[in-house]
Amino acid sequence: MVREKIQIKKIDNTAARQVTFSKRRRGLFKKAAELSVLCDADVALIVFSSTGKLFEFCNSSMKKIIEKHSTHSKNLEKHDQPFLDLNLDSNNYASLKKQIAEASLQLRQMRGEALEKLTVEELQQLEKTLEAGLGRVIDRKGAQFMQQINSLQQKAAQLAEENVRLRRCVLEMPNMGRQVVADKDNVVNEDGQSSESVTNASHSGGPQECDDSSVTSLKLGLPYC
Amino acid sequence: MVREKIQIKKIDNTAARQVTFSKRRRGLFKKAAELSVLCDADVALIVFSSTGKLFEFCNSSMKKIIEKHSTHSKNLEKHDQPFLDLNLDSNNYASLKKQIAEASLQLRQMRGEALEKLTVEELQQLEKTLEAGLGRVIDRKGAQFMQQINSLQQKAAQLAEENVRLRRCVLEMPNMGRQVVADKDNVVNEDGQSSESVTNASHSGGPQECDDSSVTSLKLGLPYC
DNA sequence: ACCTATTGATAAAG
DNA sequence: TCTTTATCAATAGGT
Repeated sequence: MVREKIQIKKIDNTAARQVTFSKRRRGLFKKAAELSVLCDADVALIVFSSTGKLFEFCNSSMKKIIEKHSTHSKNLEKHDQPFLDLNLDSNNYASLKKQIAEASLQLRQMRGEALEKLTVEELQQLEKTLEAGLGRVIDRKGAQFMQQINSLQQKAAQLAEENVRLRRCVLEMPNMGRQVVADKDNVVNEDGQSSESVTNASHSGGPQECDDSSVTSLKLGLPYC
Repeated sequence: MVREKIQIKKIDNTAARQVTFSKRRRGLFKKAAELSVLCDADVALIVFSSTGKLFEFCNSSMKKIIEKHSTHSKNLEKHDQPFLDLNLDSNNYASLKKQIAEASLQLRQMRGEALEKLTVEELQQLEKTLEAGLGRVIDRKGAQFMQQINSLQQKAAQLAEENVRLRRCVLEMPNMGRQVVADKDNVVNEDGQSSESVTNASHSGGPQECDDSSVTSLKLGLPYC
């Protein structure tokens, strides 16, 4: 919408995505507030960032609007079987909620929120935990990178090997009255497509064997062997 | 915002209000959708027109987001009236278990476990989150330390002040035929304990007043005033 | 619903 | 995060 128009798809760059999130979130909340005032509408807006942080707006009471919404949509939905579950044991239900509350608190604390009530000792422990986790995440990321690099190197080696074989084929090929350029990036086949897409297609199907001497291969821009 | 700038207050004219509602509602929903896509955020938007008509947008499941929202806000709120919530099918047993599973997984991943299924991008995100959390924890710890240091310094200052007063008492004391050493660290009282522990004990009970002239205080190694 | 002048939102860069 | 700037998008008022 500005210096450069953007496509509406997930922003790859993490930093840029967070910047955009901040800006657009503010804009969205402003618009929501304006709508509720201008048009006397009930508006509830809940946003969770990709990091799990909650942002919300409501011109009245969030609870009220959510209840109103539930009432509306419940008319269309079935009641799953909430009462069955609840009657089985509400103790279990309560304990589940407790577990969720606890887990949420832990998550928030690991994200650096709600630290006020922690003692120095607890903060030390949390720090250790975070450092350990961070270390493992970094290790894992490094391993992933190495793996990707290795597989790319392998692929490159394979391609290089095939390249050698293809060049050899080209050199040994009898002159067919057709100019074959050694640098295959510059080869253009008859239907006008660049050779790149064709080359990729053949690679994705595995190394091209040199005993493929059909006319088709010539038409696809592959050297005749 | 256009031909003429408008004030953000309820539009009196009913027809104009409805027109504006339609236009702005569309714009708002579009922005909400864009935010969810661009920034990979979870967005839920509920709008009731002044005539009571419901409009809603959610990039995933409205139910899921409302549950997530409830979970978050419950951590800060009291458990108001859990049974009211139980009547909402949004909080059923199965979904709670799902939430717990999700929170547990997140916690494990933040501790550096169960990273195998994460993509490099997700690992990067996790790393950022951990770094941010760690930074906040360290900041908080530092603040706590500073606070403790400050209070200790205050305490030390108080003690030093009292010390001065005590020394003055000692110097002004008439000679009782007993040697009183100025450096009280070297004072040993009759039962062989170092004076330090006694001094601490008296300090923990508040500043020792100079008008304490009992024999007991002498026996405890305190200077007679 | 459509038009369009004008304000508002915001992507990129600092 | 905040500011600035250059553009694009949203929309108020009119038809």
